[in-house]
Amino acid sequence: MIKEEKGREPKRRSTRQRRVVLEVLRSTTSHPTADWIYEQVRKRIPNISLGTVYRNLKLLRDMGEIMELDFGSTYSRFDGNPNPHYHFSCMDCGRVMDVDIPVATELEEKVRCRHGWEVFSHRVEFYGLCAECSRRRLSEEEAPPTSEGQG
Amino acid sequence: MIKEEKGREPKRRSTRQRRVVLEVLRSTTSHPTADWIYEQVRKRIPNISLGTVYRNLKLLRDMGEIMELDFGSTYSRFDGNPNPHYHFSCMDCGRVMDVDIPVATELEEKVRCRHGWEVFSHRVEFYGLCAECSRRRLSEEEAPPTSEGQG
DNA sequence: TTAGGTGCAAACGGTTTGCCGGTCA
DNA sequence: TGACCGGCAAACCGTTTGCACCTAA
Repeated sequence: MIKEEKGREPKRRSTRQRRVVLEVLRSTTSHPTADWIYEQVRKRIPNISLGTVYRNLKLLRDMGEIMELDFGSTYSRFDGNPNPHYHFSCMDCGRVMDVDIPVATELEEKVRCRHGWEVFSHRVEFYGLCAECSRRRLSEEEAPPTSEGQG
Repeated sequence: MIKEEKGREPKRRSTRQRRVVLEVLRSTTSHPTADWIYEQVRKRIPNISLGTVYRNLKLLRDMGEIMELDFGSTYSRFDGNPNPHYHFSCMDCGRVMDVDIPVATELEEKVRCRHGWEVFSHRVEFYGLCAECSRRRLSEEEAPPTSEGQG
């Protein structure tokens, strides 16, 4: 879900911990886990805690400095349709819907040509606003829901 | 990772629990969580346990009857490159690598036209074998690693 | 008859969070 | 000085698993 930015973000300080987390992540082309990053950072800041690494990773992600590769939530969703198709995830209401456009198998061929990897399948997720949420946003712009935090 | 199918799968029984889990999932176009499925199934089998729902979901997924929408593992990976790009995940060694093909923004336009949703971004993951693992597989075919379970 | 499945509850494990003392601006 | 941040450890919570009993084939 999109987080409503009512109370604007606090000013971010530059701390050693945050800097090193970012440097570690920028210095590799692998896509490491939080735990691996923690181990690397510890070589330079031995007493850093795992919680701090997590906090800074989330922060850096929110600041647009890095990308998190997950599925947006901690739990799985299941789909009764086992045939290849794409999904759309509404960033407001969180619903996941099937996308009715043809599967772009030519992308797999492109990857094969470019990198020489065997590609068996691919997956695509789109992110945005569904019709209902898009409409609701517009109507809320005309008549703001509350006056809090609008100063 | 691909699971090596050494000891072949056991014969699957048809149980009421498994049947109802599948029916519930087939009867909706939403993409429910295990917990939601559990609640629905409980309306028909009140004393079914959550563990059984999970076991059957994994089983049905392995049987190709349903799809699981997760990121393949329980933990996040992080990417020091915040610019839009695709990823390739090797099903053997588990490494995640950047894909160097152009981002297909025209897909977002297709979704917009087809469904009328606002699309802000999309994500693509490819699955297959990287060059090293692909090569290793071939050499193992010529000279099988062990003789266990080959009968 | 028996391999496979279920219910139950405890364990697992990646991630988050509350508390309090430390630090950057 | 005070908002922000870090270390620590406990809590969280979706998921997995061990065990004893049950059941489809």
